[in-house]
Amino acid sequence: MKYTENDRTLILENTENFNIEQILECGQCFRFEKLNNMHYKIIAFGKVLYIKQEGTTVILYPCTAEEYESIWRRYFDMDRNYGEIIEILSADPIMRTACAYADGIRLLDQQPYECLISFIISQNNNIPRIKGIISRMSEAYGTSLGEGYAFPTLSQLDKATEEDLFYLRMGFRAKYIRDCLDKLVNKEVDIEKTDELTTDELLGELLKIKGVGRKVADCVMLFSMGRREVFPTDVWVKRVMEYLYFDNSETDIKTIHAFAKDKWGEYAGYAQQYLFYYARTLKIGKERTK
DNA sequence: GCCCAGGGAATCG
DNA sequence: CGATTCCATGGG
Repeated sequence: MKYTENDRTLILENTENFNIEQILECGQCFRFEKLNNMHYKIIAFGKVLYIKQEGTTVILYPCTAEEYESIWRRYFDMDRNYGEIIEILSADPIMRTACAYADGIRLLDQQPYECLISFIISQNNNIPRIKGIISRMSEAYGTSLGEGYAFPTLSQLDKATEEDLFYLRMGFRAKYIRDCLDKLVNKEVDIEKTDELTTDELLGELLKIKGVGRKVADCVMLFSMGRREVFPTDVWVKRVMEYLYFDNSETDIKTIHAFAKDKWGEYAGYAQQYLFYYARTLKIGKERTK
C-alpha cells in the first residue's frame, strides 16, 4: 500500500481489507454521513474528512500527508494486518463465513471521551436516533467546522446542565451524561492515561460512572482504548451468538462472554465486529425458531 | 399504533 | 442474591 498527496487530497492505493461502508456501518462510530455509494463524510478529531472509495483506492480530502500520518493512519488502524486476523478467526467455519462477508471492516481508534459519551447515549436506543442526539449535541456545544460541528470538548459540554441535555431529547440518559461529565471534570475517573491499567482495572474505573455498565464499558475499551480482547454483547450480538453457536436458544451474557474469551481470546473484539455487521445487515436471528 | 433499540439502575421477592 | 420493572424517545 502506498499513498500520494496533492492539493490536500490524499490517495491510498492498493488497500487491503478496507471497505469504508463496512467500517462505518458496523456500529463502532456515529459521526458520519453517507453522501453516495462508497462516499462518506466523517467528523473526528475536530476535523471534517470526506472519504471516497473506488475498488482498493481510497481518497481522503481535505487531508495533507501530515494529517494522515498524525491522525488518520492510526484512526483507520492502517498498520494492522487484518488478513492475518481473518485467517486466524477463520479456523472456525462459522466465523469464516462472517469474516468473508465483511472482510473490509477495520476497528477505528477513536477518542476515549467522545466514545464514552456516545456509548452512554447508545443504551436502549437505535443507531439513527443516537446519531441524531450526538449531532444536536455537537451543534449546540461544539466548535463550528464550517461543514459541520466538532464533538464538544469536555469543557464545552460541561457547561450543559442536566436540563439542557434533556432538551436535546436524550431522555433518561441526560442524568447519566451529567454524572459522567462531573466525574471526568473532578478526575474521579481518568480516561486519559489508561495504558498502565489492566483491562479489568479499566473496566472497574468505567463502571464508576452512572449509566455505564458492562456493555458500554466494553465498547469504550474496544473502540477507543485498544482493548481488542473484549466482546461487547448487545442485543444483536447476543441474538446472533445464540443463533450461530447455541442452537438458537436463550443464553445469558456471562456464558457468551466465557465462550468468546475461550474461542477467540485476544481477537474477540474483532470477532464481535464481524458478527455484529453480519447479524445486522442480514437480520440474522431476528425471529427465534425455538 | 406498536414494537423495539449497540442497557443499566432501581426495586422486588 | 437473581428476576423484574422502569426509563424517554422516535425509527421502522
